[in-house]
Amino acid sequence: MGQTKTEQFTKADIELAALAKAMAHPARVAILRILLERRACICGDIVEELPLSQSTVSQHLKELKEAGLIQGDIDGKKVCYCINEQTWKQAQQLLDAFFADYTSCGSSCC
Amino acid sequence: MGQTKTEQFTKADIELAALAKAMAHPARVAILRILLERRACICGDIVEELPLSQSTVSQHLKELKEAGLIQGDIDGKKVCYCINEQTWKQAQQLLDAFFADYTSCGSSCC
DNA sequence: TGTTCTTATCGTAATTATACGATGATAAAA
DNA sequence: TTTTATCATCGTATAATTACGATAAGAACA
Repeated sequence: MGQTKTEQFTKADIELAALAKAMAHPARVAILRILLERRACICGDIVEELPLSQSTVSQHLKELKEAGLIQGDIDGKKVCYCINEQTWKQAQQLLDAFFADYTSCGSSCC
Repeated sequence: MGQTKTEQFTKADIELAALAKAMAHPARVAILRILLERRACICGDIVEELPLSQSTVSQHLKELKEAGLIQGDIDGKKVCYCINEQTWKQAQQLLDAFFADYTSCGSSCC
């Protein structure tokens, strides 16, 4: 997207933005939800759950993997995806801390 | 980004993705953090805190406003920004519920 | 009224994202 | 070995994002 000035921001802000970016597409949210619901690894029939081609889904999986939210391990000729527990909990904490930082400014406000 | 197939997904997934998208840029995270830290409305000198031009910051503010995360009210010739309490808490709940849905798949996993 | 200050919007260029089909790569089955 | 199945990657077209300067819009002040 045009020039990017990412390096000019705080490490924390960049990290949070990267996490948000990984979740910034309905397909990726849907993938995460599928993996959450099945509570186990699921081999590639994620493609059949989504209205996208195999190559497109593979790209989304790659982005989620690069963000660390999921992991994929080879199992024969299939690939086993699941939520990456550690990163997931880190992300949870990160977001939780960010949103919890809010305190109402009450009536002295807009 | 090329074709978009947003309408083919669940309402919940689209909503969460939209929220994530609003936070998917360091500048917007930084803006939110500024508004959080000051614990009050802040009239427009957000621009001076960021390494971006006034027009670019205004664009980011617009996106955050459209996502509902912030609100801006006119105060004389300045504009007063602050976190939108209601939407903020909704977003918090949405994310919290999503991330809390995880249960470890233990050793029967990848 | 005219000027100044503040913010939003317009127009535009560069870069990234999204999506698909086609092709590779690898492992299991025939 | 050949075939089949599964998944990743490449190449490419289209659309969205990001960023900026320039300009418009509005309120406050002279």
